[in-house]
Amino acid sequence: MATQKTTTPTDPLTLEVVDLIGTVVARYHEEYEEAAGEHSLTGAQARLLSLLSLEPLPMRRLAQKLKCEPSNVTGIVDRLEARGLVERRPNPKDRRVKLAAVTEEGRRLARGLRESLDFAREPLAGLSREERLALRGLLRRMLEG
Amino acid sequence: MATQKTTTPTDPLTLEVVDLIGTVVARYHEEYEEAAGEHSLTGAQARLLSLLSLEPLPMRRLAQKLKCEPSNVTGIVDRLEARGLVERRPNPKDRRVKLAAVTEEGRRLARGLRESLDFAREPLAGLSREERLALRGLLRRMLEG
DNA sequence: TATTGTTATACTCTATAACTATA
DNA sequence: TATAGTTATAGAGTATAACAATA
Repeated sequence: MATQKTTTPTDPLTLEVVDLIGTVVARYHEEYEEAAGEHSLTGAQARLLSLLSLEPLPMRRLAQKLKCEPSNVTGIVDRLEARGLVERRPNPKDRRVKLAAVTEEGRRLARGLRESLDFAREPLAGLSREERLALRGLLRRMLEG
Repeated sequence: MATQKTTTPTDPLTLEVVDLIGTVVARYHEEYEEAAGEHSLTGAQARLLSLLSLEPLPMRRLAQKLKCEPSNVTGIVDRLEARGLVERRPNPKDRRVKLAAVTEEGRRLARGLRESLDFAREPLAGLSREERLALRGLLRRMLEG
């Protein structure tokens, strides 16, 4: 039978698109680390700080969001706390829990970091509104899969 | 004057696209690490092995491609060599240089790894040929930027 | 008993600086 | 003297296992 197997496509066009996505991913990461470094943060610290700038979170919850073990979060928060960017607050409802929260200085740094992340917006500047709409639609369909 | 400033766009559509790209990047990385882990490789080891599966390279060249210091490459190659996946060959033309090259087993593992990376192709399976062409065009324009 | 966060341990990746062997 | 690769060192992220405090 000439039925299409259920494997993923391997035609040249698809492979080229895969390669382009790989390039986008590589560039995004490079520039993310670079932006973090400009604020003397590691990538992990920048990600954690960005998360906390939205809302305080229990240590456990942070580990889930960062997809790492809770024991790692202890160290990352330790280092950010030593710099006065983050603090640990007790949770009166459940005294086992510690809420990690950004300080004012941490909030400022997180804002600066977000502004450094122009790299993700900048490449889009060359696209028209119609093109951005098209890109949004394609990315959405990719992610729904 | 009502001239457009040279800043990057911050309209809701653009920010939404930026967010979608961030999601693609996050998912790509997660699944890359996962695929590497299935072959008992770290992300760095998988990247280095994939590079070498194309052609042997001097240690220095590897460092450039991986965007890290040459001293790090020593360790990564050490660990891959200990597993018999990579070997160091002398370069008769310049005896200072060592060429890192995949072994047969390394080549097999690299192939398996590439096949595990279906995640990058799979989301594209739902797109038509026209959509993939459109996506290719948009990504190209983003990267030329 | 189960859960939250921490500590202890070990491994990998990372950059920096000093070293060696070639060139 | 300059370059390629290594070693030594130190800091950071990672997972695992054992632990204290609390539920």
